[in-house]
Amino acid sequence: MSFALTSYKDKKVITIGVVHELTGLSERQIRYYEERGLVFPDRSKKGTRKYSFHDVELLMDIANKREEGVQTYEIRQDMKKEEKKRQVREEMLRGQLNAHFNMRK
Amino acid sequence: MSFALTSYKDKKVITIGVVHELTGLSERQIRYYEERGLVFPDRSKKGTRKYSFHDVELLMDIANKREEGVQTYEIRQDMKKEEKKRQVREEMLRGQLNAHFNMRK
DNA sequence: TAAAGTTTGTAAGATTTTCTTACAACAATG
DNA sequence: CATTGTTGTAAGAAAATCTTACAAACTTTA
Repeated sequence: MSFALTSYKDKKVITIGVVHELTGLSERQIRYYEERGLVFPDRSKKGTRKYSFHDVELLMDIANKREEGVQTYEIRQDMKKEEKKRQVREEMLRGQLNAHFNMRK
Repeated sequence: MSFALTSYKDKKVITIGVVHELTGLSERQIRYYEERGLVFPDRSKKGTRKYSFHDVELLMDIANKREEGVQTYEIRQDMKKEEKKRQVREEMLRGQLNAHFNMRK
């Protein structure tokens, strides 16, 4: 069971040059943050990177953290923790839903 | 007075190749519809076209009309009429707002 | 029906954008 | 100090886009 809430925000359609314009980050930085496991663009068949608006927002958050002096390694750790929390919430929701639908059937 | 409701949907960030993938239209067709005054992509400094998700939706509508045999010229006329109606509605709303705020001041 | 207009494909050649790899410089950390 | 982290820059290749032009097939108009 899954609710595909995929909106425009998550479609990977933006090239790195545009991401650069939107975020102010250099292309070098954007690629480096990928290397460090902070962003995961899609790739075209021939290999050009495609980002979503969600990725752009994430990169702006990263830029802020970097300005505060936070290193990519730490940013990565925090992101992992957040992802973990998100997963837990999701599982709880799934449990609620199952309970609900089992009850009424 | 203006309410900038510009969301991701209106940001012109998508290249023509991606628009092609999203719509199924050939790049030739996409450029031709621009030539006929149906879409208005932005341009990068050096001239490459940038479309919004709104443009993509519009192009899909155009594709449907074309399949029904409607010619670009007629599509253009219809679009102008729609735009006219939109303008009227906007002006009415502006009037309502002015009346409202004048009343209470 | 002839002429004019519409729509799309394809090709060529130029230009723009992106890619990877590598090296260098400097900063931050232990 | 030695190591790791961060970013710039450069080179050369590859991918993506641009404009212009011609042609074919189809539709509308006079």
